Amino acid sequence: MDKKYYITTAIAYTSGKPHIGNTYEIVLADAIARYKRMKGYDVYFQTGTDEHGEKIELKAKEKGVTPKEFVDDVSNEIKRIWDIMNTSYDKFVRTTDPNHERIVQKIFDKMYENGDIYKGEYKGLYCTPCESFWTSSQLVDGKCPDCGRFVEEKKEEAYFFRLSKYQDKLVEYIESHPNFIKPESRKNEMLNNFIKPGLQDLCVSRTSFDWGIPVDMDKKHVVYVWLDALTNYITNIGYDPDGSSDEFKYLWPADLHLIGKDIIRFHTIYWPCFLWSLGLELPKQVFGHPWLLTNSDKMSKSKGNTIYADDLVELFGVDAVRYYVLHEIPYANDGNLTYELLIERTNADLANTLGNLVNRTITMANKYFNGSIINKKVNEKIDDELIKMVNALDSRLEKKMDNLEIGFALDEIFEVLRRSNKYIDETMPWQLAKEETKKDRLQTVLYNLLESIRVCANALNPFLTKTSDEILKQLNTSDKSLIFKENNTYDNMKPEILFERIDKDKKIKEIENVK
RNA sequence: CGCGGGAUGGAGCAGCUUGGUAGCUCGUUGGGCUCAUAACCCGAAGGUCGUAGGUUCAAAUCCUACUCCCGCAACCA
Repeated sequence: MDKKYYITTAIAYTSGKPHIGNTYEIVLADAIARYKRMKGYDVYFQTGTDEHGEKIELKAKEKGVTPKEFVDDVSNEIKRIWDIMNTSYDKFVRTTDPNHERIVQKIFDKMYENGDIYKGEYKGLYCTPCESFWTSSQLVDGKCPDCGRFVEEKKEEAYFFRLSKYQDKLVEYIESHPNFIKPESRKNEMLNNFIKPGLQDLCVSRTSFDWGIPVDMDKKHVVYVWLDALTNYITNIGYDPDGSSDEFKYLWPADLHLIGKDIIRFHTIYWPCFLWSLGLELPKQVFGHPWLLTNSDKMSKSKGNTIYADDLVELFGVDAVRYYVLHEIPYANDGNLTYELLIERTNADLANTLGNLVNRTITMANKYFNGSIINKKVNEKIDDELIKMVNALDSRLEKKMDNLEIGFALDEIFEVLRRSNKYIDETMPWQLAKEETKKDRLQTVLYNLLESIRVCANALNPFLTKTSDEILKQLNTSDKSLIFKENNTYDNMKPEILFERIDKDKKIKEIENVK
Protein backbone atom coordinates (compact mmCIF):
# COMPACT_ATOMS: atom_id res chain seq x y z
CA MET A 1 0.00 0.00 0.00
CA ASP A 2 1.32 3.44 -0.91
CA LYS A 3 1.82 5.98 1.80
CA LYS A 4 -1.11 8.35 2.17
CA TYR A 5 -0.81 12.10 1.82
CA TYR A 6 -3.72 14.30 2.87
CA ILE A 7 -3.41 17.90 1.70
CA THR A 8 -5.94 20.71 1.98
CA THR A 9 -6.29 24.31 0.96
CA ALA A 10 -8.22 26.71 3.12
CA ILE A 11 -11.82 26.71 2.02
CA ALA A 12 -12.52 29.91 0.11
CA TYR A 13 -14.92 32.39 1.64
CA THR A 14 -17.89 32.87 -0.65
CA SER A 15 -18.19 36.61 -0.33
CA GLY A 16 -17.24 37.16 -3.96
CA LYS A 17 -15.23 36.06 -6.95
CA PRO A 18 -11.67 35.05 -6.03
CA HIS A 19 -8.85 36.99 -7.67
CA ILE A 20 -5.57 35.56 -8.89
CA GLY A 21 -4.02 36.02 -5.44
CA ASN A 22 -6.65 33.76 -3.92
CA THR A 23 -6.30 31.39 -6.84
CA TYR A 24 -2.57 31.03 -6.21
CA GLU A 25 -3.30 28.83 -3.22
CA ILE A 26 -5.17 26.14 -5.11
CA VAL A 27 -2.50 26.05 -7.82
CA LEU A 28 0.23 25.71 -5.22
CA ALA A 29 -1.65 22.90 -3.50
CA ASP A 30 -2.25 21.24 -6.84
CA ALA A 31 1.43 21.28 -7.72
CA ILE A 32 2.29 19.67 -4.40
CA ALA A 33 -0.51 17.12 -4.69
CA ARG A 34 0.49 16.15 -8.22
CA TYR A 35 4.13 15.93 -7.20
CA LYS A 36 3.31 13.61 -4.32
CA ARG A 37 1.20 11.43 -6.61
CA MET A 38 4.12 11.24 -9.02
CA LYS A 39 6.29 10.09 -6.13
CA GLY A 40 3.89 7.26 -5.43
CA TYR A 41 1.86 8.65 -2.55
CA ASP A 42 -1.82 7.88 -2.18
CA VAL A 43 -2.88 11.52 -2.27
CA TYR A 44 -6.16 12.93 -1.06
CA PHE A 45 -6.52 16.61 -1.96
CA GLN A 46 -9.43 18.58 -0.54
CA THR A 47 -10.62 22.11 -1.20
CA GLY A 48 -13.95 23.90 -1.13
CA THR A 49 -15.91 26.86 0.08
CA ASP A 50 -16.71 28.46 3.43
CA GLU A 51 -20.25 29.77 3.16
CA HIS A 52 -21.65 31.01 6.45
CA GLY A 53 -21.38 34.29 8.34
CA GLU A 54 -22.81 37.71 8.72
CA LYS A 55 -20.97 39.18 5.77
CA ILE A 56 -22.62 36.74 3.41
CA GLU A 57 -26.03 37.33 4.92
CA LEU A 58 -25.56 41.05 4.23
CA LYS A 59 -24.27 40.57 0.69
CA ALA A 60 -27.20 38.34 -0.13
CA LYS A 61 -29.63 40.91 1.21
CA GLU A 62 -27.99 43.64 -0.88
CA LYS A 63 -28.43 41.50 -3.94
CA GLY A 64 -31.98 40.58 -3.02
CA VAL A 65 -31.43 36.83 -2.92
CA THR A 66 -31.39 34.28 -0.13
CA PRO A 67 -28.02 33.50 1.44
CA LYS A 68 -28.20 29.99 0.02
CA GLU A 69 -28.83 31.28 -3.50
CA PHE A 70 -25.96 33.68 -3.06
CA VAL A 71 -23.43 31.09 -1.93
CA ASP A 72 -24.57 28.58 -4.54
CA ASP A 73 -23.62 31.10 -7.20
CA VAL A 74 -20.30 32.07 -5.71
CA SER A 75 -19.33 28.50 -4.85
CA ASN A 76 -19.99 27.47 -8.43
CA GLU A 77 -17.93 30.35 -9.70
CA ILE A 78 -15.03 29.39 -7.42
CA LYS A 79 -15.20 25.78 -8.52
CA ARG A 80 -15.29 26.90 -12.14
CA ILE A 81 -12.07 28.89 -11.64
CA TRP A 82 -10.36 26.02 -9.82
CA ASP A 83 -11.25 23.87 -12.84
CA ILE A 84 -9.99 26.44 -15.31
CA MET A 85 -6.67 26.31 -13.44
CA ASN A 86 -6.58 22.58 -14.12
CA THR A 87 -6.39 21.63 -10.46
CA SER A 88 -6.72 18.00 -9.45
CA TYR A 89 -8.59 18.21 -6.15
CA ASP A 90 -10.24 14.97 -5.08
CA LYS A 91 -13.08 16.65 -3.27
CA PHE A 92 -14.71 20.07 -3.33
CA VAL A 93 -16.49 20.59 -0.03
CA ARG A 94 -19.06 23.16 1.06
CA THR A 95 -19.90 24.16 4.61
CA THR A 96 -23.60 24.24 3.67
CA ASP A 97 -23.44 20.52 3.01
CA PRO A 98 -26.04 18.84 5.29
CA ASN A 99 -23.61 16.26 6.58
CA HIS A 100 -21.05 18.89 7.50
CA GLU A 101 -23.71 20.95 9.28
CA ARG A 102 -24.92 17.95 11.24
CA ILE A 103 -21.43 16.93 12.34
CA VAL A 104 -20.55 20.48 13.36
CA GLN A 105 -23.59 20.46 15.64
CA LYS A 106 -22.43 17.19 17.13
CA ILE A 107 -18.93 18.57 17.60
CA PHE A 108 -20.35 21.58 19.41
CA ASP A 109 -22.37 19.28 21.67
CA LYS A 110 -19.39 17.09 22.38
CA MET A 111 -17.26 20.08 23.37
CA TYR A 112 -20.09 21.26 25.59
CA GLU A 113 -20.41 17.86 27.20
CA ASN A 114 -16.71 17.57 27.92
CA GLY A 115 -16.71 21.02 29.47
CA ASP A 116 -14.63 22.87 26.86
CA ILE A 117 -17.61 24.94 25.79
CA TYR A 118 -19.58 26.80 28.44
CA LYS A 119 -22.31 29.38 28.45
CA GLY A 120 -21.26 32.89 29.42
CA GLU A 121 -21.69 36.51 28.59
CA TYR A 122 -20.02 38.36 25.79
CA LYS A 123 -19.17 41.89 26.80
CA GLY A 124 -18.15 44.34 24.16
CA LEU A 125 -18.42 47.76 22.67
CA TYR A 126 -21.53 47.85 20.57
CA CYS A 127 -22.66 50.24 17.88
CA THR A 128 -26.44 49.99 17.84
CA PRO A 129 -27.11 51.48 14.37
CA CYS A 130 -24.50 49.20 12.81
CA GLU A 131 -25.45 46.23 15.01
CA SER A 132 -21.76 45.44 15.41
CA PHE A 133 -19.39 44.69 18.21
CA TRP A 134 -15.95 46.30 18.08
CA THR A 135 -12.77 45.85 20.05
CA SER A 136 -11.21 48.90 21.62
CA SER A 137 -8.32 48.66 19.17
CA GLN A 138 -10.69 48.78 16.22
CA LEU A 139 -12.32 52.03 17.30
CA VAL A 140 -11.42 55.26 15.57
CA ASP A 141 -11.22 58.08 18.12
CA GLY A 142 -13.26 55.93 20.44
CA LYS A 143 -16.07 55.75 17.92
CA CYS A 144 -17.46 53.19 15.53
CA PRO A 145 -15.05 52.78 12.60
CA ASP A 146 -17.98 52.31 10.21
CA CYS A 147 -20.34 55.14 11.04
CA GLY A 148 -18.36 57.31 13.45
CA ARG A 149 -21.03 57.23 16.16
CA PHE A 150 -20.50 56.46 19.81
CA VAL A 151 -20.40 52.88 20.96
CA GLU A 152 -21.73 51.51 24.21
CA GLU A 153 -20.90 48.55 26.42
CA LYS A 154 -23.27 45.73 25.83
CA LYS A 155 -23.63 42.22 27.16
CA GLU A 156 -24.92 39.29 25.25
CA GLU A 157 -25.43 35.66 26.10
CA ALA A 158 -22.88 33.50 24.30
CA TYR A 159 -20.99 30.23 24.35
CA PHE A 160 -17.27 30.20 24.93
CA PHE A 161 -14.54 27.73 24.15
CA ARG A 162 -11.86 27.21 26.81
CA LEU A 163 -8.85 28.25 24.77
CA SER A 164 -7.04 29.33 27.93
CA LYS A 165 -6.98 25.75 29.13
CA TYR A 166 -4.74 24.71 26.23
CA GLN A 167 -2.27 27.57 26.30
CA ASP A 168 0.65 25.78 27.92
CA LYS A 169 0.09 22.63 25.92
CA LEU A 170 0.08 24.67 22.72
CA VAL A 171 3.32 26.47 23.48
CA GLU A 172 4.95 23.17 24.34
CA TYR A 173 3.64 21.54 21.18
CA ILE A 174 4.72 24.30 18.81
CA GLU A 175 8.17 24.52 20.32
CA SER A 176 8.75 20.80 20.22
CA HIS A 177 7.45 20.43 16.64
CA PRO A 178 9.55 22.85 14.61
CA ASN A 179 7.88 21.86 11.34
CA PHE A 180 4.33 22.40 12.54
CA ILE A 181 4.19 26.06 11.50
CA LYS A 182 5.99 27.16 8.36
CA PRO A 183 7.62 29.47 7.50
CA GLU A 184 9.49 29.97 10.72
CA SER A 185 8.78 33.69 10.94
CA ARG A 186 5.07 32.91 11.25
CA LYS A 187 5.74 30.56 14.10
CA ASN A 188 7.48 33.29 16.06
CA GLU A 189 4.68 35.68 15.26
CA MET A 190 2.09 33.33 16.70
CA LEU A 191 4.04 32.46 19.81
CA ASN A 192 5.11 35.99 20.68
CA ASN A 193 2.03 37.89 19.60
CA PHE A 194 -0.78 35.67 20.62
CA ILE A 195 -0.07 32.59 22.61
CA LYS A 196 2.52 33.63 25.16
CA PRO A 197 0.77 36.89 26.13
CA GLY A 198 -2.16 34.70 27.12
CA LEU A 199 -5.09 33.10 25.36
CA GLN A 200 -8.57 34.29 26.21
CA ASP A 201 -11.52 32.00 25.87
CA LEU A 202 -13.05 32.24 22.44
CA CYS A 203 -16.63 33.20 21.80
CA VAL A 204 -17.94 30.41 19.55
CA SER A 205 -21.56 31.36 19.04
CA ARG A 206 -23.45 34.31 17.62
CA THR A 207 -26.99 35.58 18.02
CA SER A 208 -26.71 38.77 15.99
CA PHE A 209 -27.41 37.07 12.68
CA ASP A 210 -28.94 33.84 11.39
CA TRP A 211 -26.84 32.60 8.48
CA GLY A 212 -24.91 29.86 10.16
CA ILE A 213 -25.26 26.43 11.65
CA PRO A 214 -27.72 26.53 14.56
CA VAL A 215 -26.44 25.36 17.91
CA ASP A 216 -28.44 22.19 18.43
CA MET A 217 -29.18 22.65 22.11
CA ASP A 218 -29.92 26.37 21.87
CA LYS A 219 -31.32 27.28 18.49
CA LYS A 220 -31.16 31.05 18.77
CA HIS A 221 -27.37 30.77 18.53
CA VAL A 222 -25.41 29.95 15.42
CA VAL A 223 -21.96 28.37 15.52
CA TYR A 224 -19.03 30.76 15.11
CA VAL A 225 -17.88 30.54 11.51
CA TRP A 226 -14.33 29.50 12.29
CA LEU A 227 -15.44 26.52 14.33
CA ASP A 228 -17.70 25.71 11.39
CA ALA A 229 -15.03 26.32 8.73
CA LEU A 230 -12.01 24.67 10.33
CA THR A 231 -13.80 21.44 11.01
CA ASN A 232 -14.34 20.93 7.27
CA TYR A 233 -10.99 19.18 7.29
CA ILE A 234 -12.43 16.35 9.37
CA THR A 235 -16.20 16.35 8.76
CA ASN A 236 -15.78 15.72 5.06
CA ILE A 237 -13.58 12.68 5.46
CA GLY A 238 -15.93 10.94 7.84
CA TYR A 239 -15.26 12.24 11.32
CA ASP A 240 -18.17 11.66 13.68
CA PRO A 241 -18.08 12.07 17.47
CA ASP A 242 -20.17 8.88 17.65
CA GLY A 243 -17.71 6.87 15.59
CA SER A 244 -15.67 7.86 12.58
CA SER A 245 -15.35 6.16 9.23
CA ASP A 246 -12.43 4.02 8.12
CA GLU A 247 -11.56 6.73 5.61
CA PHE A 248 -11.14 9.18 8.46
CA LYS A 249 -8.94 6.79 10.39
CA TYR A 250 -6.80 6.31 7.32
CA LEU A 251 -6.48 9.97 6.30
CA TRP A 252 -6.27 11.85 9.57
CA PRO A 253 -4.11 13.62 10.64
CA ALA A 254 -3.71 15.78 7.54
CA ASP A 255 -0.18 16.03 6.21
CA LEU A 256 -0.43 19.63 5.11
CA HIS A 257 -2.85 22.50 5.52
CA LEU A 258 -1.95 25.07 2.91
CA ILE A 259 -3.35 28.46 3.84
CA GLY A 260 -2.77 32.18 3.37
CA LYS A 261 -0.57 33.93 5.87
CA ASP A 262 -3.53 36.02 7.02
CA ILE A 263 -5.35 33.08 8.54
CA ILE A 264 -2.40 31.35 10.17
CA ARG A 265 -3.75 32.36 13.57
CA PHE A 266 -6.93 30.39 13.17
CA HIS A 267 -5.10 27.32 11.98
CA THR A 268 -2.33 27.25 14.55
CA ILE A 269 -4.17 28.40 17.65
CA TYR A 270 -7.90 27.70 17.44
CA TRP A 271 -7.69 24.60 15.31
CA PRO A 272 -5.18 22.66 17.46
CA CYS A 273 -7.22 23.38 20.58
CA PHE A 274 -10.44 22.30 18.89
CA LEU A 275 -8.78 19.07 17.83
CA TRP A 276 -7.43 18.38 21.31
CA SER A 277 -10.86 18.95 22.71
CA LEU A 278 -12.14 16.21 20.41
CA GLY A 279 -9.24 13.96 21.32
CA LEU A 280 -7.74 14.07 17.84
CA GLU A 281 -4.22 14.43 16.54
CA LEU A 282 -2.99 17.69 15.04
CA PRO A 283 -2.17 18.13 11.35
CA LYS A 284 1.49 17.53 10.64
CA GLN A 285 2.14 20.89 9.06
CA VAL A 286 0.50 24.24 8.44
CA PHE A 287 2.11 26.38 5.78
CA GLY A 288 1.12 30.04 5.63
CA HIS A 289 1.98 31.01 2.10
CA PRO A 290 2.75 34.58 1.06
CA TRP A 291 0.59 36.69 -1.19
CA LEU A 292 0.64 37.59 -4.81
CA LEU A 293 0.46 41.35 -5.22
CA THR A 294 -0.34 43.44 -8.26
CA ASN A 295 2.11 46.23 -8.95
CA SER A 296 3.55 45.55 -5.49
CA ASP A 297 0.21 46.36 -3.92
CA LYS A 298 -2.37 44.21 -2.22
CA MET A 299 -5.19 43.33 -4.53
CA SER A 300 -8.54 44.75 -3.65
CA LYS A 301 -11.67 45.80 -5.44
CA SER A 302 -11.62 49.29 -3.98
CA LYS A 303 -8.16 49.90 -5.43
CA GLY A 304 -9.33 48.63 -8.80
CA ASN A 305 -6.20 46.54 -9.25
CA THR A 306 -7.87 43.18 -9.14
CA ILE A 307 -6.77 40.59 -11.66
CA TYR A 308 -8.76 37.41 -12.13
CA ALA A 309 -7.41 34.01 -12.98
CA ASP A 310 -9.95 33.27 -15.69
CA ASP A 311 -9.09 36.49 -17.55
CA LEU A 312 -5.40 35.66 -17.38
CA VAL A 313 -5.97 32.15 -18.67
CA GLU A 314 -7.99 33.58 -21.53
CA LEU A 315 -5.10 35.88 -22.41
CA PHE A 316 -2.09 33.65 -21.80
CA GLY A 317 -3.18 30.05 -21.36
CA VAL A 318 -3.42 28.01 -18.20
CA ASP A 319 0.18 26.84 -17.98
CA ALA A 320 1.67 30.29 -18.48
CA VAL A 321 -0.41 31.48 -15.53
CA ARG A 322 0.42 28.44 -13.43
CA TYR A 323 4.10 28.84 -14.22
CA TYR A 324 4.08 32.49 -13.32
CA VAL A 325 2.39 32.21 -9.94
CA LEU A 326 4.34 29.11 -8.92
CA HIS A 327 7.66 30.55 -9.98
CA GLU A 328 7.14 34.07 -8.71
CA ILE A 329 6.73 33.13 -5.07
CA PRO A 330 9.79 31.00 -4.26
CA TYR A 331 9.00 30.52 -0.59
CA ALA A 332 8.33 33.03 2.16
CA ASN A 333 8.14 36.42 0.48
CA ASP A 334 5.24 37.99 -1.35
CA GLY A 335 5.35 37.84 -5.11
CA ASN A 336 4.36 40.49 -7.58
CA LEU A 337 2.21 40.21 -10.68
CA THR A 338 2.06 42.59 -13.59
CA TYR A 339 1.16 41.91 -17.21
CA GLU A 340 4.64 43.01 -18.25
CA LEU A 341 6.37 40.54 -15.92
CA LEU A 342 4.02 37.76 -16.90
CA ILE A 343 4.75 38.32 -20.58
CA GLU A 344 8.49 38.49 -19.97
CA ARG A 345 8.50 35.24 -18.03
CA THR A 346 6.36 33.48 -20.56
CA ASN A 347 8.57 34.54 -23.44
CA ALA A 348 11.92 33.96 -21.75
CA ASP A 349 11.24 30.67 -20.00
CA LEU A 350 8.32 28.98 -21.68
CA ALA A 351 8.66 30.09 -25.30
CA ASN A 352 12.44 30.43 -25.57
CA THR A 353 14.11 28.07 -23.17
CA LEU A 354 11.53 25.30 -23.13
CA GLY A 355 9.39 25.60 -26.26
CA ASN A 356 12.17 26.42 -28.63
CA LEU A 357 14.36 23.61 -27.28
CA VAL A 358 11.66 21.02 -27.90
CA ASN A 359 10.95 22.46 -31.29
CA ARG A 360 14.51 22.64 -32.57
CA THR A 361 15.37 19.17 -31.27
CA ILE A 362 12.42 17.40 -32.86
CA THR A 363 12.89 19.36 -36.07
CA MET A 364 16.49 18.17 -36.31
CA ALA A 365 15.53 14.59 -35.58
CA ASN A 366 13.00 14.72 -38.39
CA LYS A 367 15.30 16.51 -40.76
CA TYR A 368 18.36 14.31 -40.29
CA PHE A 369 16.81 10.94 -39.48
CA ASN A 370 13.19 11.12 -40.57
CA GLY A 371 12.20 11.25 -36.93
CA SER A 372 13.61 7.84 -36.03
CA ILE A 373 16.20 8.05 -33.29
CA ILE A 374 17.93 5.32 -31.35
CA ASN A 375 21.01 5.63 -29.18
CA LYS A 376 24.07 4.73 -31.29
CA LYS A 377 26.20 5.20 -28.17
CA VAL A 378 28.94 7.17 -29.86
CA ASN A 379 29.54 9.16 -26.73
CA GLU A 380 31.97 11.93 -26.08
CA LYS A 381 33.14 13.47 -22.86
CA ILE A 382 30.94 16.48 -23.41
CA ASP A 383 27.86 14.28 -22.95
CA ASP A 384 28.69 13.38 -19.37
CA GLU A 385 27.81 16.70 -17.83
CA LEU A 386 24.39 16.79 -19.47
CA ILE A 387 23.50 13.23 -18.56
CA LYS A 388 24.72 13.71 -15.02
CA MET A 389 22.56 16.78 -14.65
CA VAL A 390 19.50 14.99 -16.00
CA ASN A 391 19.96 12.15 -13.55
CA ALA A 392 20.49 14.50 -10.63
CA LEU A 393 17.23 16.32 -11.31
CA ASP A 394 14.97 13.91 -9.44
CA SER A 395 16.73 14.24 -6.11
CA ARG A 396 17.30 17.96 -6.48
CA LEU A 397 13.62 18.42 -7.17
CA GLU A 398 12.68 16.35 -4.17
CA LYS A 399 14.81 18.45 -1.87
CA LYS A 400 13.10 21.65 -2.97
CA MET A 401 9.63 20.16 -2.86
CA ASP A 402 10.13 18.77 0.63
CA ASN A 403 10.87 22.30 1.75
CA LEU A 404 7.83 23.59 -0.16
CA GLU A 405 10.14 25.70 -2.31
CA ILE A 406 8.09 25.28 -5.44
CA GLY A 407 9.61 28.18 -7.36
CA PHE A 408 13.10 26.83 -6.79
CA ALA A 409 11.95 23.38 -7.85
CA LEU A 410 10.92 24.84 -11.20
CA ASP A 411 14.30 26.53 -11.47
CA GLU A 412 15.98 23.14 -11.14
CA ILE A 413 14.12 21.89 -14.19
CA PHE A 414 14.87 24.98 -16.20
CA GLU A 415 18.55 24.68 -15.39
CA VAL A 416 18.57 21.32 -17.14
CA LEU A 417 16.69 22.81 -20.08
CA ARG A 418 19.24 25.62 -20.35
CA ARG A 419 22.05 23.10 -20.18
CA SER A 420 20.40 21.23 -23.03
CA ASN A 421 20.26 24.34 -25.20
CA LYS A 422 23.93 24.88 -24.49
CA TYR A 423 24.68 21.27 -25.39
CA ILE A 424 23.30 21.90 -28.86
CA ASP A 425 25.73 24.74 -29.41
CA GLU A 426 28.58 22.65 -28.06
CA THR A 427 27.90 19.66 -30.27
CA MET A 428 26.72 21.57 -33.38
CA PRO A 429 24.45 18.90 -34.89
CA TRP A 430 24.18 20.82 -38.19
CA GLN A 431 27.94 20.41 -38.62
CA LEU A 432 27.82 16.70 -37.81
CA ALA A 433 25.05 16.32 -40.37
CA LYS A 434 27.37 17.44 -43.13
CA GLU A 435 29.69 14.48 -42.67
CA GLU A 436 28.48 10.97 -43.41
CA THR A 437 31.03 9.45 -40.97
CA LYS A 438 29.54 11.40 -38.08
CA LYS A 439 25.96 10.24 -38.55
CA ASP A 440 26.08 7.87 -35.58
CA ARG A 441 27.54 10.56 -33.36
CA LEU A 442 24.80 12.91 -34.56
CA GLN A 443 22.16 10.39 -33.67
CA THR A 444 23.59 9.98 -30.18
CA VAL A 445 23.59 13.74 -29.70
CA LEU A 446 19.94 13.95 -30.66
CA TYR A 447 19.12 10.95 -28.52
CA ASN A 448 20.73 12.61 -25.52
CA LEU A 449 18.67 15.71 -26.13
CA LEU A 450 15.42 13.79 -26.51
CA GLU A 451 16.03 11.90 -23.28
CA SER A 452 16.86 15.10 -21.49
CA ILE A 453 13.66 16.72 -22.76
CA ARG A 454 11.63 13.65 -21.85
CA VAL A 455 12.87 13.66 -18.27
CA CYS A 456 12.26 17.41 -17.96
CA ALA A 457 8.76 17.02 -19.38
CA ASN A 458 7.98 14.41 -16.75
CA ALA A 459 9.46 16.57 -14.03
CA LEU A 460 7.25 19.43 -15.20
CA ASN A 461 4.09 17.38 -14.92
CA PRO A 462 3.04 18.53 -11.44
CA PHE A 463 3.45 22.18 -12.39
CA LEU A 464 2.61 22.45 -16.09
CA THR A 465 0.48 19.39 -16.59
CA LYS A 466 -0.91 20.22 -20.01
CA THR A 467 2.47 21.23 -21.38
CA SER A 468 4.07 18.12 -19.98
CA ASP A 469 1.49 15.91 -21.69
CA GLU A 470 1.87 17.87 -24.90
CA ILE A 471 5.64 17.42 -24.96
CA LEU A 472 5.37 13.68 -24.36
CA LYS A 473 2.84 13.53 -27.17
CA GLN A 474 5.19 15.36 -29.50
CA LEU A 475 8.01 13.00 -28.51
CA ASN A 476 5.59 10.13 -29.01
CA THR A 477 6.65 8.45 -25.79
CA SER A 478 4.90 7.23 -22.68
CA ASP A 479 7.99 6.71 -20.55
CA LYS A 480 7.27 8.56 -17.30
CA SER A 481 10.55 7.87 -15.58
CA LEU A 482 12.79 10.62 -14.28
CA ILE A 483 16.05 8.95 -15.18
CA PHE A 484 18.11 9.06 -18.35
CA LYS A 485 17.62 5.77 -20.17
CA GLU A 486 20.15 4.33 -22.60
CA ASN A 487 17.84 2.35 -24.83
CA ASN A 488 14.66 4.22 -25.57
CA THR A 489 13.52 4.67 -29.13
CA TYR A 490 11.97 7.73 -30.66
CA ASP A 491 9.85 7.64 -33.76
CA ASN A 492 7.15 9.56 -35.58
CA MET A 493 7.53 12.82 -33.67
CA LYS A 494 5.61 15.94 -34.51
CA PRO A 495 6.93 19.36 -33.52
CA GLU A 496 4.33 21.98 -32.68
CA ILE A 497 4.74 25.39 -31.11
CA LEU A 498 4.23 24.96 -27.35
CA PHE A 499 4.15 28.66 -26.46
CA GLU A 500 3.89 31.44 -29.00
CA ARG A 501 6.17 34.34 -28.33
CA ILE A 502 4.09 37.26 -27.12
CA ASP A 503 4.55 40.74 -28.58
CA LYS A 504 4.57 42.71 -25.36
CA ASP A 505 3.41 46.10 -26.64
CA LYS A 506 0.72 44.60 -28.78
CA LYS A 507 -0.59 42.43 -25.95
CA ILE A 508 -0.58 45.28 -23.46
CA LYS A 509 -2.55 47.42 -25.90
CA GLU A 510 -5.00 44.59 -26.39
CA ILE A 511 -5.49 44.37 -22.63
CA GLU A 512 -5.95 48.13 -22.30
CA ASN A 513 -8.63 48.07 -24.96
CA VAL A 514 -10.58 45.34 -23.23
CA LYS A 515 -10.55 47.34 -20.02
C1' C B 1 10.55 50.94 23.51
C1' G B 2 3.88 45.78 21.08
C1' C B 3 5.64 41.41 17.72
C1' G B 4 7.78 39.82 13.24
C1' G B 5 9.79 40.24 8.19
C1' G B 6 12.36 43.14 4.57
C1' A B 7 15.98 47.04 2.34
C1' U B 8 21.94 43.64 -2.56
C1' G B 9 23.76 46.67 -10.32
C1' G B 10 17.44 48.89 -14.65
C1' A B 11 13.65 44.58 -12.66
C1' G B 12 12.99 40.18 -9.53
C1' C B 13 15.80 37.39 -6.17
C1' A B 14 20.15 34.19 -3.78
C1' G B 15 24.23 34.79 -0.45
C1' C B 16 24.08 36.44 5.82
C1' U B 17 23.46 30.53 10.57
C1' U B 18 29.71 28.51 9.90
C1' G B 19 33.13 36.68 8.18
C1' G B 20 37.94 36.20 3.32
C1' U B 21 37.63 37.36 -5.05
C1' A B 22 29.36 39.86 -4.73
C1' G B 23 26.10 35.03 -7.54
C1' C B 24 21.41 33.74 -10.45
C1' U B 25 17.22 34.81 -13.86
C1' C B 26 15.42 38.81 -16.84
C1' G B 27 16.60 43.40 -19.31
C1' U B 28 20.59 46.48 -22.09
C1' U B 29 24.90 45.91 -25.32
C1' G B 30 29.08 43.53 -28.59
C1' G B 31 30.12 38.97 -30.99
C1' G B 32 29.16 33.79 -32.69
C1' C B 33 25.96 30.25 -34.90
C1' U B 34 21.97 28.94 -38.27
C1' C B 35 18.81 23.25 -36.24
C1' A B 36 14.89 26.51 -34.09
C1' U B 37 9.48 30.50 -32.04
C1' A B 38 14.18 37.68 -34.19
C1' A B 39 15.44 31.71 -31.14
C1' C B 40 20.05 29.53 -29.10
C1' C B 41 25.48 30.04 -27.38
C1' C B 42 29.75 33.22 -25.76
C1' G B 43 31.64 37.95 -23.90
C1' A B 44 30.84 43.14 -21.86
C1' A B 45 28.86 47.21 -19.26
C1' G B 46 26.20 48.17 -14.83
C1' G B 47 26.29 47.34 -7.51
C1' U B 48 30.21 52.51 -1.94
C1' C B 49 25.22 45.09 -0.61
C1' G B 50 19.23 51.26 3.30
C1' U B 51 22.24 55.21 6.62
C1' A B 52 25.91 56.08 10.54
C1' G B 53 29.20 53.98 13.86
C1' G B 54 31.77 49.59 16.14
C1' U B 55 34.45 44.55 16.41
C1' U B 56 38.30 42.34 13.12
C1' C B 57 44.22 41.61 9.46
C1' A B 58 39.40 41.23 6.76
C1' A B 59 32.03 42.46 7.03
C1' A B 60 26.63 42.16 2.40
C1' U B 61 27.78 38.52 6.28
C1' C B 62 28.83 39.75 13.55
C1' C B 63 27.40 44.10 17.19
C1' U B 64 24.91 49.09 18.18
C1' A B 65 21.85 53.15 16.74
C1' C B 66 18.81 55.23 13.08
C1' U B 67 15.64 55.68 8.41
C1' C B 68 12.11 53.68 5.16
C1' C B 69 8.67 49.62 3.49
C1' C B 70 5.41 45.47 4.66
C1' G B 71 2.56 41.95 7.60
C1' C B 72 0.19 40.85 12.35
C1' A B 73 -2.05 43.31 16.71
C1' A B 74 -7.69 38.26 18.52
C1' C B 75 -13.70 37.26 18.61
C1' C B 76 -14.52 40.50 10.80
C1' A B 77 -13.80 36.31 7.56
